Amino acid sequence: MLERHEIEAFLAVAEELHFGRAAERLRVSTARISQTIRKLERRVGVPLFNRTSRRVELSSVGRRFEEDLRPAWDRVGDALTRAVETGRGFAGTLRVCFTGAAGGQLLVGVTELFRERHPECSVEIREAQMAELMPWLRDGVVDLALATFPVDEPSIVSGPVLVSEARLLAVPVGHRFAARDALSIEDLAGVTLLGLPDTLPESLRADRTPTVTPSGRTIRHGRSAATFQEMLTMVGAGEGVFTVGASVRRYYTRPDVAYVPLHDAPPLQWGLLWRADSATARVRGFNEAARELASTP
Amino acid sequence: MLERHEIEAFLAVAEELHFGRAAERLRVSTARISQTIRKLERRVGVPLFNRTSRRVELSSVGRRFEEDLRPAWDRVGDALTRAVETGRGFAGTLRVCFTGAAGGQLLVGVTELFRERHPECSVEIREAQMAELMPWLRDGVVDLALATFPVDEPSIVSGPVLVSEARLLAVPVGHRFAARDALSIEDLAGVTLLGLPDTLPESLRADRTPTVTPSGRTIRHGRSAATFQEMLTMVGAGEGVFTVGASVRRYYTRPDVAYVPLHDAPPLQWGLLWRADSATARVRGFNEAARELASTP
DNA sequence: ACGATCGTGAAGTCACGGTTAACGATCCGG
DNA sequence: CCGGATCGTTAACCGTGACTTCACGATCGT
Repeated sequence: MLERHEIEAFLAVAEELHFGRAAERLRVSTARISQTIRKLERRVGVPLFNRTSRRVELSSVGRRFEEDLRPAWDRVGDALTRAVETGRGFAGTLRVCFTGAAGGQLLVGVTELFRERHPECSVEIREAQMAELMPWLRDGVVDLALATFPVDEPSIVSGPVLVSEARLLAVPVGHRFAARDALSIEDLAGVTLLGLPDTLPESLRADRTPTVTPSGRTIRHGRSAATFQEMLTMVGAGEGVFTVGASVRRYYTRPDVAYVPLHDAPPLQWGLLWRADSATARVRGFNEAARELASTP
Repeated sequence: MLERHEIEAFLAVAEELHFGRAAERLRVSTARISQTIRKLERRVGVPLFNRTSRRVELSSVGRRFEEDLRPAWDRVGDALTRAVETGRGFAGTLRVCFTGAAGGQLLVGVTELFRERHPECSVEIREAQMAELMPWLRDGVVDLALATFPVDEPSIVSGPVLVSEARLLAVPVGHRFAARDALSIEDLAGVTLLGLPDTLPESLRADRTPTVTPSGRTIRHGRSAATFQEMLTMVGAGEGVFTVGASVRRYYTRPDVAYVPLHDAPPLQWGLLWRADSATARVRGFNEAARELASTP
């Protein structure tokens, strides 16, 4: 029987008529698409695409295969969507998680508003460690996550920005930067930046741990931390520095870490994330509440 | 999106209403079914089955999910079947492989008859090494394989028995058995039996390399060989013995190996194998030719 | 109360879905 | 007609998650 990745590879190539673009859309390498299509063709016994290195077109068998397969596969998707929809009406539980810092605080307000409107839906709020965020979303452990942007992942949707806050640099108290009133991004060229867990999206890691300053000077990278507390401990121990949002000043005051404003850094943006195929009534409702709360301070 | 194994696990449990039987049908462990269903339920957000350790029944969401999913998934299967059918009309190529010994000889006759009837279909015959047999069938490298029975694999179909031949024991020429006129299966208790590649089906390996004699005495097992020639070389080198069909006397005569009849062993049976989802017109036609040739010697 | 049956959870293993890199073919502009 | 650009294919290697095994607790019948 056909594997999901075979079906999606075939349908993507059939639509794009281009291995490279199909690969890009599915977020895999072109080589993988080529291998998958070839295996499929060996099983079917005849080429599904007539192709040179310059042109790709459906063969007659391929065209018929697409006509049969696409609606069938769409219906499989619909079956899941409907199950998720009905399985998650407003009656039930909405599971939301947040990471570190200001997350929890913001959620309290949103949850209050949401509960008021949908008293039949119970809301569970949990803290996720940085490394757990994406796995939890992917595996359905939670329906929504409050996190920092940008998150550019396939099948994960980002809501609007709910909160923007200034960026600070967390440095050891003894560090030469600790006494400064403000720092520039350019100053990062002189320090070691601690890393984020590699389960986090590449887009987010690129934003929080850039490799070069705007003027092109390279930024050194240090070890990665799995949790936010771990990160601060490493900063306190002098292993490196890290950019954080202004709210950590209220929630993570420590004797060994100082927070210095990065005056020319763009603000740190927070918002909700959810699985594209779990955009249920509850999720939409919670988003609505969050948006309103953010727009009417 | 849903993975193939998730879809099949859900549909199997929905039909059997029993994790154990569903697992058995899909040839996986019960634990795997349990894990898969649980993950599915976390994504949907609500149980698909109401279950205790004694009873399993579909929840309302589960019932609806099955109603939507089963026809959709069936249509995916149909799409593949049709592609395979049309991709493999009589016009085209039929790829057949055989393993060792008498295989090739038998196929010559069948192929002649098949070509006579379907001159528009070209036939390619290749030898497969023992270890390659199942992978080739599974991956669609060949459409048909001539091999020894019993082959009890999911999604592989066995045709009727085409040839039966007496079993011989291949032993080193210097071995005490080499001079005997005949041996009994019970004699295997005193020797080391060489093994078959572990890509071959368990059913076949159990038949060719049993672990106990009929009377219950255990049979020692030795190393495994990947090819038939390798097997005979190991026999010649005194590493162990192996049961073969009578036809090897004609095709694999060697100075270092003697073949002694196993008078009380059931005959070795040969027949064709093919993928259940590749039972095309060509495959059926070749089978027909084979059956006729076998029944009218 | 006991054994039998069954689903679940944790821990460990390995096939296979995936990558990277080098390559050969096709087409285009100069 | 050549050099470069684009694209699909292939080989070799790698890490993850689909699997297994094992131990356990729950739920029946007798």
